[in-house]
Amino acid sequence: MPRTVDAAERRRQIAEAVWRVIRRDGVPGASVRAVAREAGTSMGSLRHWFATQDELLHFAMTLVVERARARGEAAASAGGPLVARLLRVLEETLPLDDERQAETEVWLALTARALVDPRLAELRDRSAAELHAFCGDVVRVLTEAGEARSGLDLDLEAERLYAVLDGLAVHAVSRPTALPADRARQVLAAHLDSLRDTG
Amino acid sequence: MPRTVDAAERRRQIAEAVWRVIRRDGVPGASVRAVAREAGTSMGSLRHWFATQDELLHFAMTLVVERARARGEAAASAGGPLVARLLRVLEETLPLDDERQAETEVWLALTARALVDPRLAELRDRSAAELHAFCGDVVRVLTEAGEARSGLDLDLEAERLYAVLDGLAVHAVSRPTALPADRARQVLAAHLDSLRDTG
DNA sequence: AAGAAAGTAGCACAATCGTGCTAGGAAGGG
DNA sequence: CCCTTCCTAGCACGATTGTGCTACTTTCTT
Repeated sequence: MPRTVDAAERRRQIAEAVWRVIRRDGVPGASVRAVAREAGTSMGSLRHWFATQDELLHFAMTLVVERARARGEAAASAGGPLVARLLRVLEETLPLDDERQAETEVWLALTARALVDPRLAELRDRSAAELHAFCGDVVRVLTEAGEARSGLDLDLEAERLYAVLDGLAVHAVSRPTALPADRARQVLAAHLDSLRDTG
Repeated sequence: MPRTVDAAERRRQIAEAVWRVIRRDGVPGASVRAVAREAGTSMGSLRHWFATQDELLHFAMTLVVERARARGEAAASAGGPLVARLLRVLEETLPLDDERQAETEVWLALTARALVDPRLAELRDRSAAELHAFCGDVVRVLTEAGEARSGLDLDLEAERLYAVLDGLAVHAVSRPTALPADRARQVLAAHLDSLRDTG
């Protein structure tokens, strides 16, 4: 057996180079050559790990989704009161620090591109469905725990919460001055609170 | 004086060709040649009206914003009860029919591109500030008309309404099956209703 | 009729793109 | 030692890009 590198790790490093390029120059700037340069490697080597550019972009977005999910699961299994814990999970999708801001920027760029790229669209649909379902879980859990107003339309509230979440993400990432991180967190918390007993 | 065409009309026609291309092939597909072909004209003629590609994209987005604003103003000056009228204005930013869906797709694509294009960013900021301000107006007007709950945090509610609005727009345009037009309208109406007396 | 102005057409050029391809280097098993 | 295999490197090709530029057509004024 010849020299072997950690394939998953190598692909992850390259995907992070993709993020840096996308943040700096947008998706159109993420050419094979630019990514190779950013990753400190050659075109040939890059093509050894990703056969095509589509595969590269697809993997970069997959990693964004997986990271957000991992953070969400970590927050979900942490301690604390129920409502606060749910809030923490939801907050993991907001651009509240540099890392999450980078991910949200990439997410937005690739969501736009997914409008015309079926492969990205499929990935976006899967992750969107997941987050949407989780919003439904939040509303349901709050209701069952007696933490929510009675008479809520569960499906509608899930949809509304999901809209608030992505709306805040878009605004916070595209106009961080108009909507600073703390403010976004505050609005999300207020929304959850509005589902509770005292209207 | 030689032959003269309506310059504004000509530029508008070309901008609409840009939209059609963007909807079909995304912003990356909106090359000068593709737009010229779609507009049924030549590269040279196109360049007579728009010196650079940036100018072309910028104008195409300007037109999206102006159209939405025009529809909003029309809805605002229409008749009917106050709350219903405000709802109609807000609905003008949702992809509720083909025309508005096209505009929302272009809006999303260009919002993403604005992350790395300062000229588009400036335009996006102006229109975002306008819509944000209008959300503030809605909350304020509802309050002054006695149609809103007392004790509302006006700034926060403006932010939340604005988030619901763009969140619904993003979801309706990127996953129309998961969030059909009527459902988006329903959620928005429910949100406005939640600001009213009976929590 | 003639000329000037406005619009149209599209070639030419350099740059950049994604990817097919071959060759060199590195490292562990025999 | 050598040889197999993984990885890296980067040239080459055809296609496409934005834009500079010139030539042609059309139409109104004088």
